[in-house]
Amino acid sequence: MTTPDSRPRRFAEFLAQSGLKSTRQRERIARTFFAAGAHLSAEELHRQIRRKDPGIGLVTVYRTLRLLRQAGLALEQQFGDAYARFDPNPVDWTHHHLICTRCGRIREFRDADLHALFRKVAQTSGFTVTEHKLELYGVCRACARPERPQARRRRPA
Amino acid sequence: MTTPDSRPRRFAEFLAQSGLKSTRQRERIARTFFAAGAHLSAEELHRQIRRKDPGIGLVTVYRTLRLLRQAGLALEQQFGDAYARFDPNPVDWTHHHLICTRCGRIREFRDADLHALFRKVAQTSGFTVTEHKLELYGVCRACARPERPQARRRRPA
DNA sequence: CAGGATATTGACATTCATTTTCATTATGGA
DNA sequence: TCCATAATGAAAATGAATGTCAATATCCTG
Repeated sequence: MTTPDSRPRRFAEFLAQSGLKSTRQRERIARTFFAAGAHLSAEELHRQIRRKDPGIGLVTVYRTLRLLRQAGLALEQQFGDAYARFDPNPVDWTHHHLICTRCGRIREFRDADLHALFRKVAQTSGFTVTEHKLELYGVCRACARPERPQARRRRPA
Repeated sequence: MTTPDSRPRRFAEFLAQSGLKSTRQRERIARTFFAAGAHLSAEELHRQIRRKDPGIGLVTVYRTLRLLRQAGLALEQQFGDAYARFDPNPVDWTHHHLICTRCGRIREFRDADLHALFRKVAQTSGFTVTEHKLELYGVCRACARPERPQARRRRPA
């Protein structure tokens, strides 16, 4: 018994409320995005969309991703990479990252107590906080022993 | 009665332990960086350094900023901007950001309770956490009433 | 349901922060 | 002092992201 995905409807409502139009491209981009995994780049998303609809341009993917962000349906992540990654699934928005400033390695973690505090800050501020991003910087065990630091990769494998 | 700044010494030790050399350029870049304010871009830092030592190139500033990051003496921040900002002062590493996903506005906040939790995570993980970065995404009061969303600026004024 | 004001699209060109390259120079240990 | 090796800087390259603009699609209005 699966709950229906409300994201397509929420996106349509966002467009309508904002005076924007619903187009074939926006719908296909959104649908493909919602079905994708985490940490997706605009290029990767575009490649997937091309398989179904070769006519859609990368530029429109960028534009639609911005709309999805404004609708609260996409989270943009900036890791050490040169490009931005996008996460469609709110479940993935709740884990955080430990980043080694020596080797650049990234590890994920999750902490329930943090969420209560986030809610507190959300209330205190005038913001309606939808999601959050936490990164802890430090030195990982491997890099703790003094030795030559590794250069940071420009892009992932 | 001011405490002496340990950062120049810590940077020198980092270079020595890593088998790297201490140069006139690295020393001047580090010194200028430590004396600078928060949210400094590489270009801005380079401009300041040029006034004292016109021969130093922007490329070396980039390279030295990476070393400072690896030494735990610089925090790189990626806001919505096209470029990275660097913070030399650990005091500035402790405030966080509320980011509106509609208009892109950024507001700062500070919360003491969060720091205790960060320390807990630091202990649990194998990491020696030096600093942290927290961003809460949501909709600010101004954008809460439904209307045409604003485009995100590419660069600040 | 047709017409038309207006939003959207996509190909191309452009921007611009950051990184590579590589020949020259400087560092620091033997 | 010598010299292997690291560091520098200028120029060129890279590459993600955005602006431009003519052609097209949407959807509100009558």
